[in-house]
Amino acid sequence: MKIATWNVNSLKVRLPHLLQWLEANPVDVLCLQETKLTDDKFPLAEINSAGYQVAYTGQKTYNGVAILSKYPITDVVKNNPRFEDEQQRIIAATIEGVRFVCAYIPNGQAVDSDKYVYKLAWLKALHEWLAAEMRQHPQLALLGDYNIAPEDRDVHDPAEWEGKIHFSDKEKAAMAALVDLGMVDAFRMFEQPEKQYSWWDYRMMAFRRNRGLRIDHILLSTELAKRCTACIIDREPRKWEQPSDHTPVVATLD
DNA sequence: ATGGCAATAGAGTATTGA
Repeated sequence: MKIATWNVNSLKVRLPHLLQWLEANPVDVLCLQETKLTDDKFPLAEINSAGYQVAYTGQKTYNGVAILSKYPITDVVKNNPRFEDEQQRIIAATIEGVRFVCAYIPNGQAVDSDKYVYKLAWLKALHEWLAAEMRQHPQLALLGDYNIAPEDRDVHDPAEWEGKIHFSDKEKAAMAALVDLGMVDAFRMFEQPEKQYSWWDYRMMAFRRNRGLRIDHILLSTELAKRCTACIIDREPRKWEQPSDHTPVVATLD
């Protein structure tokens, strides 16, 4: 079983990219973030035609998440039941006995801003909810855009980013707390090439210069991690015309 | 230190992202 996550930065604009990528990478489950579409505008027919069932929750302009699957999707939950939130950032579902949580973790904008406070509160509530979810579902995967680079090696220039948004101590601690629930960063289970990132700024030729961050992650419960045999970042779609600024992360499960 | 790029809403320019 192959599972993946991709922040598409507008599913309206990126639908052709998504369909092209799925044709070359027919993963079993794909979590999307930043669909930026209300549910009535979701391209259901196109995704069904590509061979996928899908659960989604969106809103106008911002946020929006979806889970595509080749297998039946059950027990869909939209948003964190423990966190009152207008913003559509979480969708969870059970597929083939695995609990999938697709998350678009808040950006945070700048350290100590209101949005940063919201991000940390949001992460705390996620932690509390996931603790309960993991007790119910030993095989759980948390896939998404975390907007956090956990380690120095996940940042093109750690000195430049030190203490900045996506790389502040409190954000790293919040992600470490998720790991402490009993999860593993699938990407770091395996030997990887150096300087692997999942996001590059559109400006300053950041992609060409590989000035990126690894902020999109797949965390697997220890039980599920036992089944994981590979995890890669696929940079290819970042090279296409009019790309998302993020690129997919893919994990293989036995 | 600042802005640069992209998407959206909506009709010039502001907001947000990371």
